[in-house]
Amino acid sequence: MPYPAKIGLDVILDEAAALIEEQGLDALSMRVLAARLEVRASSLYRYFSDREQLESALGDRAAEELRMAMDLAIEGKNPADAFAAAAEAYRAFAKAKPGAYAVLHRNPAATEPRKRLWLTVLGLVGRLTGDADDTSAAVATWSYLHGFCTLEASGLFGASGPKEGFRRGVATFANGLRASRKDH
Amino acid sequence: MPYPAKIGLDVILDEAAALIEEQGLDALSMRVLAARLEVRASSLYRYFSDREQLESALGDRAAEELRMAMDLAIEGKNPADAFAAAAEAYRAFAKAKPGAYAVLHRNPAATEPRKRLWLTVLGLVGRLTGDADDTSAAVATWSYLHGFCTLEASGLFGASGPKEGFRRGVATFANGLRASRKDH
DNA sequence: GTCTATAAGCGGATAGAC
DNA sequence: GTCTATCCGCTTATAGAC
Repeated sequence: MPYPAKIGLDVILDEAAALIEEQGLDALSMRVLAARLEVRASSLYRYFSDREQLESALGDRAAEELRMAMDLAIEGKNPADAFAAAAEAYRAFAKAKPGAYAVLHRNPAATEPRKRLWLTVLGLVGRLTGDADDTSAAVATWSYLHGFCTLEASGLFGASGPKEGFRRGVATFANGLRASRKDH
Repeated sequence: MPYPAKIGLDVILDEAAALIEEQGLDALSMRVLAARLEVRASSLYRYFSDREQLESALGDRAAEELRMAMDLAIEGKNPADAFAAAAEAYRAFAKAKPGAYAVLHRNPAATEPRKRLWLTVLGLVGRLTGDADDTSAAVATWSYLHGFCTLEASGLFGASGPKEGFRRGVATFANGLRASRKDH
């Protein structure tokens, strides 16, 4: 066998995921990725027809990871505690895996993993507002979490850092959303 | 005069600003910019030592524009109305000038225009909470606005759009911050 | 101050041999 | 399935002529 299979979908994605955490998403190229796999760049095209497909797969994977982290944090908690815990889990993921977090937002395609992630946010918010399909509240919550994590990652908060800004915003949001319940 | 001056700092920045609005920030290159100015790329280096300096200048300009738009929206309003109006102005700027909004966040350097923009946000929030230097509240507010605008620009809200998510978040924030006043 | 010419590098992607 | 070889595009940036 002159040319046995050295790589596969999972191995490629594992290595790509490691690469973007170590070097940043911009450092991802077919050449560099192939080098890390000890393979020629052209070999990768047997598994992904182009770079975009590779990135999309990476994004789906990141969406699954983030959703699982949030679901784990939520488990067994009351609505208010679940909201705060999920928010912390979201921020922790963005901080621990900036590459995965970035690639997750690269492609706007509504793939299954991304839809499931959205449903988690929707459910989280719904338990707080009493409206299981409260799109506007979920949009606002997601915006807040995403904005904070983006600014934190890009260093735009400056040397002084965000201080207690994260918890402040989460608490403000949680209180405000709970207050918008129609029942009680 | 075989080589009269054809360009200058302002002309270059004007053209660069137009370019990033028309083609996106990624389309900005010394070559393309020079071509639009009917000049060779090397000529640009007489005015900007490198691309980063050009981008930084563009970012400062964008920060000034955004700050002015917010200040104008705030003028003569009470704290609550000013907060809502400034938020709308922020979103409007990000929508109308996505290129400027993007380049503003490219460089984390705390230049004067960026500091002034931050002070505007800090003042806006301070009038609501009663604490003139409420960093955590300003961080949270900025995060929300930035997150929403980023998600909106990248198309991640999907076909259904953000619905009334923007106003919902602004109102939730404004109420929550006002409720955190120590006086009254 | 703008020009030509060029260095030196990066990237995505493909054809065809083995 | 991986390889070699290659095409073709792009970028920032500099040296030196005019």
